[in-house]
Amino acid sequence: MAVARTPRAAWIEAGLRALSAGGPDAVRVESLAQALGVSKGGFYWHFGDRAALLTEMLDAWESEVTAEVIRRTESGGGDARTRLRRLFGTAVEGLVTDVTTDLAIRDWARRDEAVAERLRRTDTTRMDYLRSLFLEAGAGADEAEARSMIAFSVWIGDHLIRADHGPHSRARVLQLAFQQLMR
Amino acid sequence: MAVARTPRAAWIEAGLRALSAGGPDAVRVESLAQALGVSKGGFYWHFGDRAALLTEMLDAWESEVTAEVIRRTESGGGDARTRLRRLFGTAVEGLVTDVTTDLAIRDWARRDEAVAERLRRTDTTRMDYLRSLFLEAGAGADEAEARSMIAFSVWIGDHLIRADHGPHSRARVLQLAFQQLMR
DNA sequence: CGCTATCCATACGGTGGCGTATAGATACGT
DNA sequence: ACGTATCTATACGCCACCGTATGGATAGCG
Repeated sequence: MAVARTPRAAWIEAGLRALSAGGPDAVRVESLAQALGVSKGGFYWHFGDRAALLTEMLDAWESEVTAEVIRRTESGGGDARTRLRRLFGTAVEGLVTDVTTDLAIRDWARRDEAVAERLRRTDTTRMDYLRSLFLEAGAGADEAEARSMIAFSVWIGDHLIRADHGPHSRARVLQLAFQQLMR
Repeated sequence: MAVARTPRAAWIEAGLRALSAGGPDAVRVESLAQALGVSKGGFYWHFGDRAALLTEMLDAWESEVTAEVIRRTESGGGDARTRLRRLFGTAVEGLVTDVTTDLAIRDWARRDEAVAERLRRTDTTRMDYLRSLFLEAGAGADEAEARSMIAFSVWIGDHLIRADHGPHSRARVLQLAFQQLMR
Protein backbone atom coordinates (compact mmCIF):
# COMPACT_ATOMS: atom_id res chain seq x y z
CA MET A 1 0.00 0.00 0.00
CA ALA A 2 1.78 3.06 -1.24
CA VAL A 3 0.57 6.41 0.02
CA ALA A 4 -1.60 8.53 -2.23
CA ARG A 5 0.35 11.29 -3.95
CA THR A 6 -2.48 13.26 -5.43
CA PRO A 7 -5.54 11.35 -4.28
CA ARG A 8 -9.15 11.62 -5.36
CA ALA A 9 -9.77 14.36 -2.82
CA ALA A 10 -7.13 16.57 -4.41
CA TRP A 11 -8.87 16.41 -7.78
CA ILE A 12 -12.22 17.11 -6.16
CA GLU A 13 -10.90 20.12 -4.29
CA ALA A 14 -9.22 21.47 -7.40
CA GLY A 15 -12.46 20.90 -9.28
CA LEU A 16 -14.47 22.81 -6.70
CA ARG A 17 -12.04 25.69 -6.85
CA ALA A 18 -12.34 25.81 -10.64
CA LEU A 19 -16.12 25.56 -10.42
CA SER A 20 -16.23 28.37 -7.92
CA ALA A 21 -14.07 30.61 -10.07
CA GLY A 22 -15.37 29.86 -13.52
CA GLY A 23 -18.47 27.67 -13.43
CA PRO A 24 -18.79 24.06 -14.51
CA ASP A 25 -17.31 24.71 -17.95
CA ALA A 26 -14.11 25.75 -16.24
CA VAL A 27 -13.49 22.40 -14.64
CA ARG A 28 -11.37 20.79 -17.34
CA VAL A 29 -9.28 17.84 -16.51
CA GLU A 30 -6.20 19.14 -18.24
CA SER A 31 -6.24 22.48 -16.44
CA LEU A 32 -6.89 20.79 -13.10
CA ALA A 33 -3.88 18.60 -13.75
CA GLN A 34 -1.83 21.67 -14.46
CA ALA A 35 -3.08 23.35 -11.29
CA LEU A 36 -2.01 20.25 -9.36
CA GLY A 37 1.38 20.26 -11.03
CA VAL A 38 0.76 16.92 -12.63
CA SER A 39 -0.31 15.50 -15.96
CA LYS A 40 -3.83 14.24 -16.49
CA GLY A 41 -2.50 10.68 -16.51
CA GLY A 42 -3.59 9.98 -12.97
CA PHE A 43 -7.00 11.54 -13.36
CA TYR A 44 -8.36 8.65 -15.38
CA TRP A 45 -7.03 6.25 -12.83
CA HIS A 46 -9.32 7.81 -10.20
CA PHE A 47 -12.30 8.78 -12.34
CA GLY A 48 -14.01 7.17 -15.26
CA ASP A 49 -14.51 10.50 -16.97
CA ARG A 50 -15.07 14.19 -16.37
CA ALA A 51 -18.72 13.65 -15.47
CA ALA A 52 -17.71 11.33 -12.63
CA LEU A 53 -15.59 14.09 -11.15
CA LEU A 54 -18.46 16.57 -11.37
CA THR A 55 -20.70 14.12 -9.56
CA GLU A 56 -18.22 13.59 -6.77
CA MET A 57 -17.65 17.31 -6.48
CA LEU A 58 -21.35 17.76 -5.89
CA ASP A 59 -21.34 14.92 -3.38
CA ALA A 60 -18.56 16.62 -1.46
CA TRP A 61 -20.24 19.99 -1.60
CA GLU A 62 -23.59 18.64 -0.51
CA SER A 63 -22.31 16.84 2.54
CA GLU A 64 -20.04 19.69 3.51
CA VAL A 65 -22.79 22.28 3.31
CA THR A 66 -25.07 20.09 5.36
CA ALA A 67 -22.33 19.44 7.88
CA GLU A 68 -21.69 23.14 8.09
CA VAL A 69 -25.28 23.94 8.92
CA ILE A 70 -25.20 21.29 11.62
CA ARG A 71 -21.93 22.65 12.95
CA ARG A 72 -23.49 26.07 13.25
CA THR A 73 -26.55 24.65 14.86
CA GLU A 74 -24.57 22.80 17.46
CA SER A 75 -21.68 25.09 18.25
CA GLY A 76 -21.72 28.22 20.31
CA GLY A 77 -25.10 27.95 21.92
CA GLY A 78 -27.06 30.92 23.16
CA ASP A 79 -30.69 31.70 22.57
CA ALA A 80 -32.27 31.86 19.12
CA ARG A 81 -31.66 35.57 18.65
CA THR A 82 -28.01 35.15 19.54
CA ARG A 83 -27.61 32.30 17.10
CA LEU A 84 -29.40 34.23 14.37
CA ARG A 85 -27.10 37.16 14.93
CA ARG A 86 -24.07 34.90 14.71
CA LEU A 87 -25.39 33.13 11.63
CA PHE A 88 -26.10 36.40 9.90
CA GLY A 89 -22.89 38.09 10.92
CA THR A 90 -20.40 35.34 10.29
CA ALA A 91 -18.79 34.72 6.94
CA VAL A 92 -18.10 31.13 6.15
CA GLU A 93 -14.39 30.69 6.04
CA GLY A 94 -11.84 27.94 5.97
CA LEU A 95 -13.94 25.43 4.09
CA VAL A 96 -13.22 24.13 0.65
CA THR A 97 -16.62 25.31 -0.49
CA ASP A 98 -17.39 28.92 0.24
CA VAL A 99 -20.24 31.13 -0.83
CA THR A 100 -18.88 31.48 -4.36
CA THR A 101 -19.14 27.73 -4.82
CA ASP A 102 -22.70 28.03 -3.67
CA LEU A 103 -23.38 30.72 -6.26
CA ALA A 104 -21.75 28.75 -9.05
CA ILE A 105 -23.86 25.72 -8.18
CA ARG A 106 -27.01 27.82 -8.07
CA ASP A 107 -26.36 29.03 -11.59
CA TRP A 108 -25.47 25.54 -12.72
CA ALA A 109 -28.74 24.24 -11.27
CA ARG A 110 -30.65 26.52 -13.63
CA ARG A 111 -29.65 24.29 -16.52
CA ASP A 112 -29.03 20.87 -14.98
CA GLU A 113 -31.87 19.07 -13.29
CA ALA A 114 -29.62 16.73 -11.30
CA VAL A 115 -27.80 19.72 -9.83
CA ALA A 116 -31.14 21.39 -9.15
CA GLU A 117 -32.25 18.35 -7.18
CA ARG A 118 -29.18 18.45 -4.96
CA LEU A 119 -29.59 22.16 -4.45
CA ARG A 120 -33.20 21.63 -3.48
CA ARG A 121 -32.09 19.24 -0.76
CA THR A 122 -29.47 21.51 0.73
CA ASP A 123 -31.61 24.64 0.44
CA THR A 124 -34.48 22.91 2.17
CA THR A 125 -32.17 21.88 4.99
CA ARG A 126 -30.86 25.38 5.40
CA MET A 127 -34.30 26.95 5.17
CA ASP A 128 -35.58 24.50 7.78
CA TYR A 129 -32.81 25.60 10.08
CA LEU A 130 -33.49 29.28 9.58
CA ARG A 131 -37.20 28.80 10.15
CA SER A 132 -36.57 26.90 13.35
CA LEU A 133 -34.47 29.76 14.66
CA PHE A 134 -37.06 32.40 13.85
CA LEU A 135 -39.77 30.26 15.41
CA GLU A 136 -37.66 29.74 18.49
CA ALA A 137 -37.12 33.50 18.62
CA GLY A 138 -40.85 33.96 18.94
CA ALA A 139 -42.05 34.64 15.41
CA GLY A 140 -45.36 33.26 14.20
CA ALA A 141 -45.39 30.62 11.47
CA ASP A 142 -46.03 33.04 8.61
CA GLU A 143 -43.61 35.59 9.91
CA ALA A 144 -40.90 32.97 10.39
CA GLU A 145 -41.39 31.74 6.84
CA ALA A 146 -41.15 35.23 5.38
CA ARG A 147 -38.12 36.13 7.43
CA SER A 148 -36.32 32.92 6.54
CA MET A 149 -36.83 33.60 2.86
CA ILE A 150 -35.69 37.17 3.31
CA ALA A 151 -32.60 36.22 5.30
CA PHE A 152 -31.57 33.58 2.79
CA SER A 153 -32.21 35.93 -0.11
CA VAL A 154 -30.20 38.76 1.36
CA TRP A 155 -27.31 36.39 2.08
CA ILE A 156 -27.26 35.55 -1.62
CA GLY A 157 -28.15 39.00 -2.83
CA ASP A 158 -25.18 40.50 -1.02
CA HIS A 159 -22.88 38.64 -3.40
CA LEU A 160 -24.94 39.02 -6.56
CA ILE A 161 -26.19 42.60 -6.39
CA ARG A 162 -23.64 45.21 -7.38
CA ALA A 163 -25.57 48.38 -6.62
CA ASP A 164 -23.82 51.39 -5.21
CA HIS A 165 -25.71 52.50 -2.11
CA GLY A 166 -24.50 56.08 -2.16
CA PRO A 167 -23.77 57.23 1.39
CA HIS A 168 -24.24 53.75 2.84
CA SER A 169 -21.68 51.00 2.74
CA ARG A 170 -22.87 47.54 1.83
CA ALA A 171 -22.03 46.37 5.34
CA ARG A 172 -24.25 49.08 6.75
CA VAL A 173 -27.11 48.14 4.45
CA LEU A 174 -26.84 44.53 5.57
CA GLN A 175 -26.83 45.62 9.19
CA LEU A 176 -29.99 47.65 8.59
CA ALA A 177 -31.65 44.74 6.83
CA PHE A 178 -30.80 42.50 9.74
CA GLN A 179 -32.31 44.97 12.17
CA GLN A 180 -35.52 44.88 10.17
CA LEU A 181 -35.55 41.13 10.41
CA MET A 182 -35.01 41.08 14.15
CA ARG A 183 -37.59 43.69 15.06
CA MET B 1 -29.94 49.11 -50.02
CA ALA B 2 -31.11 45.55 -49.73
CA VAL B 3 -33.21 44.64 -46.69
CA ALA B 4 -31.52 42.82 -43.85
CA ARG B 5 -32.23 39.10 -43.88
CA THR B 6 -30.79 38.15 -40.56
CA PRO B 7 -29.55 41.49 -39.26
CA ARG B 8 -27.31 42.27 -36.29
CA ALA B 9 -30.29 42.35 -33.98
CA ALA B 10 -31.17 38.75 -34.82
CA TRP B 11 -27.72 37.57 -33.77
CA ILE B 12 -27.90 39.64 -30.60
CA GLU B 13 -31.28 38.26 -29.66
CA ALA B 14 -30.19 34.70 -30.35
CA GLY B 15 -27.08 35.37 -28.30
CA LEU B 16 -29.11 36.63 -25.37
CA ARG B 17 -31.34 33.59 -25.52
CA ALA B 18 -28.31 31.31 -25.47
CA LEU B 19 -26.75 33.31 -22.64
CA SER B 20 -29.93 33.07 -20.66
CA ALA B 21 -30.18 29.34 -21.13
CA GLY B 22 -26.58 28.29 -20.78
CA GLY B 23 -24.35 31.14 -19.71
CA PRO B 24 -21.72 32.93 -21.75
CA ASP B 25 -19.98 29.70 -22.73
CA ALA B 26 -23.15 28.66 -24.50
CA VAL B 27 -23.13 31.54 -26.94
CA ARG B 28 -21.18 29.97 -29.77
CA VAL B 29 -21.38 31.44 -33.19
CA GLU B 30 -21.92 28.14 -34.92
CA SER B 31 -24.83 27.11 -32.70
CA LEU B 32 -26.40 30.56 -33.01
CA ALA B 33 -26.17 30.21 -36.76
CA GLN B 34 -27.90 26.86 -36.54
CA ALA B 35 -30.62 28.33 -34.31
CA LEU B 36 -31.16 31.04 -36.91
CA GLY B 37 -31.29 28.48 -39.70
CA VAL B 38 -28.25 29.91 -41.36
CA SER B 39 -24.56 29.20 -41.61
CA LYS B 40 -22.07 31.24 -39.65
CA GLY B 41 -21.00 32.95 -42.85
CA GLY B 42 -22.95 36.11 -42.20
CA PHE B 43 -21.92 36.40 -38.59
CA TYR B 44 -18.45 37.62 -39.41
CA TRP B 45 -19.90 40.16 -41.75
CA HIS B 46 -21.70 41.80 -38.83
CA PHE B 47 -19.21 41.20 -36.05
CA GLY B 48 -15.47 41.19 -35.90
CA ASP B 49 -15.44 38.23 -33.57
CA ARG B 50 -17.35 36.47 -30.84
CA ALA B 51 -16.26 39.01 -28.24
CA ALA B 52 -17.86 41.81 -30.26
CA LEU B 53 -21.17 39.99 -30.14
CA LEU B 54 -20.92 39.55 -26.38
CA THR B 55 -20.28 43.27 -25.99
CA GLU B 56 -23.27 44.21 -28.10
CA MET B 57 -25.44 41.73 -26.24
CA LEU B 58 -24.53 43.48 -23.02
CA ASP B 59 -25.22 46.87 -24.60
CA ALA B 60 -28.67 45.70 -25.61
CA TRP B 61 -29.38 44.20 -22.22
CA GLU B 62 -28.21 47.26 -20.35
CA SER B 63 -30.33 49.73 -22.25
CA GLU B 64 -33.34 47.46 -22.19
CA VAL B 65 -33.17 46.91 -18.45
CA THR B 66 -32.82 50.63 -17.88
CA ALA B 67 -35.70 51.36 -20.25
CA GLU B 68 -37.79 48.82 -18.43
CA VAL B 69 -37.24 50.46 -15.05
CA ILE B 70 -38.22 53.78 -16.60
CA ARG B 71 -41.28 52.26 -18.19
CA ARG B 72 -42.38 50.95 -14.82
CA THR B 73 -41.70 54.26 -13.20
CA GLU B 74 -43.76 56.16 -15.74
CA SER B 75 -46.64 53.85 -16.54
CA GLY B 76 -49.68 53.10 -14.45
CA GLY B 77 -49.40 55.82 -11.87
CA GLY B 78 -50.85 55.55 -8.38
CA ASP B 79 -49.16 56.33 -5.09
CA ALA B 80 -45.89 54.79 -4.01
CA ARG B 81 -47.45 51.83 -2.23
CA THR B 82 -49.51 51.02 -5.30
CA ARG B 83 -46.48 51.17 -7.55
CA LEU B 84 -44.45 49.04 -5.15
CA ARG B 85 -47.20 46.48 -5.10
CA ARG B 86 -47.29 46.42 -8.88
CA LEU B 87 -43.51 46.24 -9.15
CA PHE B 88 -43.33 43.38 -6.71
CA GLY B 89 -46.27 41.49 -8.12
CA THR B 90 -45.59 41.75 -11.81
CA ALA B 91 -43.34 39.38 -13.67
CA VAL B 92 -41.39 40.91 -16.48
CA GLU B 93 -42.71 39.45 -19.68
CA GLY B 94 -42.49 40.08 -23.36
CA LEU B 95 -38.98 41.42 -23.41
CA VAL B 96 -36.03 39.79 -25.02
CA THR B 97 -34.21 39.84 -21.72
CA ASP B 98 -36.08 38.28 -18.85
CA VAL B 99 -35.02 37.48 -15.32
CA THR B 100 -32.98 34.48 -16.40
CA THR B 101 -30.82 36.73 -18.55
CA ASP B 102 -30.35 38.84 -15.49
CA LEU B 103 -29.24 35.82 -13.49
CA ALA B 104 -26.86 34.64 -16.18
CA ILE B 105 -25.27 38.08 -16.33
CA ARG B 106 -24.96 38.20 -12.55
CA ASP B 107 -23.03 34.96 -12.54
CA TRP B 108 -20.94 36.12 -15.47
CA ALA B 109 -20.10 39.33 -13.62
CA ARG B 110 -18.47 37.27 -10.89
CA ARG B 111 -15.62 36.47 -13.25
CA ASP B 112 -15.54 39.35 -15.73
CA GLU B 113 -14.85 42.85 -14.49
CA ALA B 114 -16.30 44.55 -17.56
CA VAL B 115 -19.58 42.72 -17.03
CA ALA B 116 -19.46 43.57 -13.34
CA GLU B 117 -19.15 47.25 -14.20
CA ARG B 118 -22.23 47.16 -16.40
CA LEU B 119 -24.14 45.27 -13.75
CA ARG B 120 -23.15 47.86 -11.19
CA ARG B 121 -24.66 50.57 -13.35
CA THR B 122 -27.98 48.81 -13.89
CA ASP B 123 -28.26 47.61 -10.31
CA THR B 124 -27.60 51.10 -9.00
CA THR B 125 -30.35 52.43 -11.25
CA ARG B 126 -32.79 49.84 -10.08
CA MET B 127 -31.85 50.27 -6.43
CA ASP B 128 -32.26 54.03 -6.76
CA TYR B 129 -35.74 53.50 -8.09
CA LEU B 130 -36.70 51.10 -5.32
CA ARG B 131 -35.36 53.44 -2.66
CA SER B 132 -37.27 56.38 -4.11
CA LEU B 133 -40.49 54.38 -3.91
CA PHE B 134 -39.92 53.36 -0.30
CA LEU B 135 -39.02 56.91 0.61
CA GLU B 136 -42.11 58.21 -1.14
CA ALA B 137 -44.14 55.63 0.77
CA GLY B 138 -42.98 57.24 3.98
CA ALA B 139 -40.03 55.14 5.09
CA GLY B 140 -37.04 56.77 6.74
CA ALA B 141 -33.71 56.79 4.97
CA ASP B 142 -32.28 53.77 6.74
CA GLU B 143 -35.49 51.82 6.51
CA ALA B 144 -35.83 52.58 2.81
CA GLU B 145 -32.29 51.42 2.19
CA ALA B 146 -32.81 48.16 4.05
CA ARG B 147 -36.12 47.46 2.38
CA SER B 148 -34.74 48.17 -1.07
CA MET B 149 -31.95 45.69 -0.52
CA ILE B 150 -34.39 43.15 0.83
CA ALA B 151 -36.83 43.59 -2.04
CA PHE B 152 -34.13 43.29 -4.66
CA SER B 153 -32.63 40.26 -2.92
CA VAL B 154 -35.92 38.44 -2.64
CA TRP B 155 -36.65 39.08 -6.30
CA ILE B 156 -33.39 37.35 -7.13
CA GLY B 157 -33.63 34.76 -4.39
CA ASP B 158 -36.98 33.60 -5.67
CA HIS B 159 -35.26 32.30 -8.79
CA LEU B 160 -32.09 31.01 -7.18
CA ILE B 161 -33.29 29.38 -3.97
CA ARG B 162 -34.78 25.92 -4.43
CA ALA B 163 -35.98 25.22 -0.91
CA ASP B 164 -39.20 23.36 -0.35
CA HIS B 165 -41.34 25.41 2.06
CA GLY B 166 -43.44 22.54 3.31
CA PRO B 167 -47.04 23.67 3.69
CA HIS B 168 -46.40 27.02 2.01
CA SER B 169 -46.16 27.58 -1.69
CA ARG B 170 -43.39 29.81 -2.93
CA ALA B 171 -45.96 32.34 -4.07
CA ARG B 172 -47.35 32.45 -0.56
CA VAL B 173 -43.88 32.93 0.93
CA LEU B 174 -43.26 35.83 -1.43
CA GLN B 175 -46.59 37.34 -0.49
CA LEU B 176 -45.68 37.08 3.19
CA ALA B 177 -42.28 38.63 2.57
CA PHE B 178 -43.91 41.49 0.71
CA GLN B 179 -46.30 42.08 3.60
CA GLN B 180 -43.33 42.34 5.93
CA LEU B 181 -41.79 44.93 3.66
CA MET B 182 -44.95 47.01 3.47
CA ARG B 183 -45.78 47.06 7.14
C1' DC C 1 15.89 -5.55 -1.72
C1' DG C 2 12.15 -6.65 -4.35
C1' DC C 3 6.89 -6.65 -4.80
C1' DT C 4 2.81 -4.44 -5.40
C1' DA C 5 -0.37 -0.70 -5.12
C1' DT C 6 -0.79 3.66 -6.52
C1' DC C 7 0.00 7.08 -9.36
C1' DC C 8 2.36 9.69 -13.59
C1' DA C 9 4.01 11.03 -18.37
C1' DT C 10 3.44 10.95 -23.05
C1' DA C 11 1.57 10.15 -27.42
C1' DC C 12 -2.45 9.59 -30.09
C1' DG C 13 -7.05 10.04 -32.48
C1' DG C 14 -11.32 12.39 -32.44
C1' DT C 15 -14.44 16.34 -31.93
C1' DG C 16 -15.99 20.92 -31.64
C1' DG C 17 -15.34 25.59 -31.87
C1' DC C 18 -12.97 29.99 -33.77
C1' DG C 19 -11.74 32.93 -37.33
C1' DT C 20 -10.43 33.46 -42.52
C1' DA C 21 -10.98 33.21 -47.38
C1' DT C 22 -13.49 33.11 -51.32
C1' DA C 23 -17.13 32.65 -54.30
C1' DG C 24 -21.79 33.23 -54.53
C1' DA C 25 -26.94 34.60 -53.77
C1' DT C 26 -30.74 37.93 -52.94
C1' DA C 27 -33.32 42.04 -53.15
C1' DC C 28 -33.93 46.87 -53.45
C1' DG C 29 -33.09 51.51 -55.84
C1' DT C 30 -33.22 53.68 -60.05
C1' DA D 1 -32.61 45.34 -66.17
C1' DC D 2 -28.61 46.38 -63.79
C1' DG D 3 -25.74 47.53 -59.99
C1' DT D 4 -24.77 47.63 -55.37
C1' DA D 5 -25.44 46.61 -50.64
C1' DT D 6 -26.36 43.07 -47.80
C1' DC D 7 -25.89 38.95 -46.62
C1' DT D 8 -24.77 33.44 -47.20
C1' DA D 9 -22.40 28.90 -48.05
C1' DT D 10 -18.50 26.19 -47.86
C1' DA D 11 -13.94 24.83 -47.14
C1' DC D 12 -9.89 25.37 -44.55
C1' DG D 13 -6.25 25.73 -40.76
C1' DC D 14 -5.76 25.96 -36.05
C1' DC D 15 -6.26 24.94 -31.23
C1' DA D 16 -8.22 23.19 -26.89
C1' DC D 17 -10.06 19.55 -24.83
C1' DC D 18 -11.66 14.60 -24.13
C1' DG D 19 -10.68 9.96 -23.44
C1' DT D 20 -7.44 5.86 -24.45
C1' DA D 21 -3.25 3.28 -24.49
C1' DT D 22 0.98 2.01 -22.82
C1' DG D 23 5.02 2.00 -20.39
C1' DG D 24 6.94 3.72 -16.55
C1' DA D 25 8.01 5.84 -11.70
C1' DT D 26 7.59 6.01 -6.59
C1' DA D 27 6.89 4.49 -2.04
C1' DG D 28 5.95 1.65 1.70
C1' DC D 29 5.88 -3.41 3.36
C1' DG D 30 7.91 -7.57 4.35
